[in-house]
Amino acid sequence: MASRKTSRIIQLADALSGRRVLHLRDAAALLGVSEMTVRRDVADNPGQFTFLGGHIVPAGEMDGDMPYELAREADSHAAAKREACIHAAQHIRPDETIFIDCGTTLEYLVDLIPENYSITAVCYSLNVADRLTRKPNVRIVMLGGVYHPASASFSGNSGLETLDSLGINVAFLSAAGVDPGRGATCVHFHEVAVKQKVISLARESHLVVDLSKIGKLKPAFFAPMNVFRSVITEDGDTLFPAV
Amino acid sequence: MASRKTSRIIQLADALSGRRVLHLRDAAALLGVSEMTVRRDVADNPGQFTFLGGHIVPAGEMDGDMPYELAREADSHAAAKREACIHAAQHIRPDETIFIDCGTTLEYLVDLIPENYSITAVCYSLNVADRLTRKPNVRIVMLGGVYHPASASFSGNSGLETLDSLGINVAFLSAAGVDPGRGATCVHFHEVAVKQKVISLARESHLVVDLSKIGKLKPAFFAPMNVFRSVITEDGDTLFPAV
DNA sequence: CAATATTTGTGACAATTATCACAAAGAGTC
DNA sequence: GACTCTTTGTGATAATTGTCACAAATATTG
Repeated sequence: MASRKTSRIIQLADALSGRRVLHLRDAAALLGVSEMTVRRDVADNPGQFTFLGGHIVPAGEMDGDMPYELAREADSHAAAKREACIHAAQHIRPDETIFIDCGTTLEYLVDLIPENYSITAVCYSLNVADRLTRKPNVRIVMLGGVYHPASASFSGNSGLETLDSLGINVAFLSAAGVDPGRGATCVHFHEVAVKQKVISLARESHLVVDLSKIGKLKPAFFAPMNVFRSVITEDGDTLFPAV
Repeated sequence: MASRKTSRIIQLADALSGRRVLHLRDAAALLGVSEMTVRRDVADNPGQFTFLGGHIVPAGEMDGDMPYELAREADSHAAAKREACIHAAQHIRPDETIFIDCGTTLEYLVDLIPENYSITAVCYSLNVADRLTRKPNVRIVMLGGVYHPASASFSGNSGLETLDSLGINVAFLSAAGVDPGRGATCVHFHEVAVKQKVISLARESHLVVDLSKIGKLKPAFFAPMNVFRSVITEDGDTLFPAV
């Protein structure tokens, strides 16, 4: 049952497990088949390999492995998001516990955590968690649950219960839409429970969005504006009257 | 002294810190210069960037990505591990729920889940979860908790409690040592609670290890051999008498 | 301000990679 | 063996990427 094709895939993965990339030419030579066949093998296993230039790379080197929604949005407003996070990072203090919402925006915040700060970061999405692992002094707490590909995040009761045992100093929330009257909204309903519970538990919550989100209304409402200590955009903090 | 050139290099590095690759076209647009200039910038900083196909990639991120321990072990016995997983994959049946332990070994099992199988996979490590996201028909359940860099996994009470609400058909366990008399052991104590609870809940448990693990004894004991339906190595399944 | 160096953009061309259609080879069935 | 179906290889062609020389623009210096 191990067809010739599967055995080649295994050989490929094997060869690639050491190296970072493998040129099509070498792969063909290694497997003793034509380059065309290798192309087809790779194309048939988009979960495992991708092409980059003339090279085969493990899927994941490209952004092709990111959930579609995230990957698409990744570029747009990247500069604005980064700017917003630079301002948001001012609210991170050493030895405290912060919550980092899902989405692409707050990925930049992770990069901006000072290397020498020993903090605890609570998150519930894969992309944020992944980035946090590059910060040696950050203790990471992950809220588990069922995976939602669209936002690369998890949700479930146990994740919510975990929150009860945490003391969160500062929560950084993201949103897909900010309507001045209605408040903050997102696209995926499963995020709502997490966001709301975090807001209710955290000592202070900040909404971090780029200006393109202002004025938009998305399906899932999760908070009125007055629960946030500030709304942080690329233009800086907009303070709200304390509640 | 911050020449225009250096400032572009910084911007480039910045943009690349998010994505893994950046297409020349996008880089040029982002920096507001011609593609030729970007080419020269990249060529002048061989320590920082490389070209791969039409894309810019960070130069030497061979191991900076994975937790050190995992990265180092990743190569050794890779072929054996993959072989073992090929045998293990025989125990995956459609529409069932499986548990996948942490470590590098079982990453290969993820790749071997048939694309058309709708299964639920329970895991508690980042590397396994990451790989699972490439399987569109797999529902992923993540056990959360505090992150342990050495094994890229999470542990905590809430994760254990999540297990109570799950029905696991087949559990695939990994181990760092298998002593015929003493049983299965691992390196990190925090894994023990998860492994033990999974074994007690799953309908059948299999231990998947390459032969190099046999005869070794590691600090954290988690199960005697007779709890496993089989021990799966690159040589195939070794059945145990049902308990 | 000129004179000189450095940086940048452009277009032409070479090299490489991607895609496709179709033929050849092999595997499985009766 | 004759039939089908699948897999693989080949060559032509399109699209993309890489390289280079040279002109234009910008910075630097005295």
